[in-house]
Amino acid sequence: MNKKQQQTEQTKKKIADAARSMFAQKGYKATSIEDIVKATGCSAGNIYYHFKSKEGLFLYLIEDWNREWDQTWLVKEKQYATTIDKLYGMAEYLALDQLSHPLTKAANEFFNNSEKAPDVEERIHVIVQGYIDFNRQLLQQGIDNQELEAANVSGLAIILDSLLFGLNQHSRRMEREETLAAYRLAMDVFLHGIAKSTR
Amino acid sequence: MNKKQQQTEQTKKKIADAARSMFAQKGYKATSIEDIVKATGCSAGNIYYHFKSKEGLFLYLIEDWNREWDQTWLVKEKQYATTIDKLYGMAEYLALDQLSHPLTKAANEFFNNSEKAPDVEERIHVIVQGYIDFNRQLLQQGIDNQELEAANVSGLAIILDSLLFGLNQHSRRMEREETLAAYRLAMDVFLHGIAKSTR
DNA sequence: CACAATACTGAACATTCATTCAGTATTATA
DNA sequence: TATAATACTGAATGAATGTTCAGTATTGTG
Repeated sequence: MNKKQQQTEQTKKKIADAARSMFAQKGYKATSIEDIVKATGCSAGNIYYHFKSKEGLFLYLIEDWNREWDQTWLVKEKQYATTIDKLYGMAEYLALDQLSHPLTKAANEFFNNSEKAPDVEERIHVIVQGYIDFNRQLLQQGIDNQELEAANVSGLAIILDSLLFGLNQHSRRMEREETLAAYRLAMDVFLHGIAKSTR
Repeated sequence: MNKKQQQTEQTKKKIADAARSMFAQKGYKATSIEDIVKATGCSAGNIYYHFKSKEGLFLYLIEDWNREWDQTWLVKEKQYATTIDKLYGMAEYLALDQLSHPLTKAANEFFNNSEKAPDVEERIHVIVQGYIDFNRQLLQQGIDNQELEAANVSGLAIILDSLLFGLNQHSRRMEREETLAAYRLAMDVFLHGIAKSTR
């Protein structure tokens, strides 16, 4: 690898790391390019040399995070025998992961602001759709092997995403054990419901 | 009542209505005073004559909305015989409501954003806790009258809020019928789960 | 070495936006 | 009617900030 390429990679990482940390601390809007300039020691222009925009930088961080999740899950998935175990495993992972990734706070703020350029909306849509597809595949698997009721899989995938997304909001005000318990309970409910007389 | 008092009341309502609509549509930060000026036809100065600040205006709307929700629900609740019916009724109401629930999104954004004065933080926290308490009471009722499994009510109240909050995120990209179906399905799952073999 | 490509600088630009305030219009009061 | 109180205007302010760009430094290449 070139010294140039090496330099670029290093700088990009430096900016990404600082930005991630700032976004996590202060949120998306409250983090200015100036903040990242101060944190990295490199110029504003340099940030724009490596990333198209503030939005682009943030999306890069989210997508990077997702890539990491995919990789981790690919390994983690193998240790679970059933789909139900996988669901609990996923819930546990998300509960613990989110504790170390307060970036979700900024992500939520970012996703909730509506005035985005069409290409940004598109990237967000792809990201969200990725979560849904992931859920759908997992649920379909559970239906195929008779663990789950055959049902509206697409709808359930959205329900599951909603549940996890919403829970993430609340978990930010929870301790580790409380968060874990909440995620477990969420999966209990998702799987068995709360009504007294079952079908 | 005075013509002055009448005028004040009318203007305040006009500003509040426009602001509520804008905040619900665009979110808190993305809505500017200028937007409200355009929507109402009155001046920026006038908005500041009637409301202390943008923050103050927003908090006024949230608290106003809570009062209204309490009132509406008090009436609406009576038409449902069982707790389960109430849950479906609430889900339907939230699915169809075009204004109040989107405001929760703005409220969430508002709460998550950069540092607020302690009194503002406190006011928002009370509001969020109010939603949880509402859920808890509803669920406790269902447990008391044998409709729901006796369980960790506080935890379930958070699960329910998570589910509804997360679903609201998705419903932004849905049509009316799709939204209704999603909320109904969410309640189905919340009540009965998706696992094949029930307890 | 010469020239091109890449990496980077940082001041300047352009825009957004909450808030203020001096001043005007309208209404109440005595 | 005179004056005080209230309702309102809208331009100005000032601060924050994403983005650009002309220019410089460093590295690759032939």
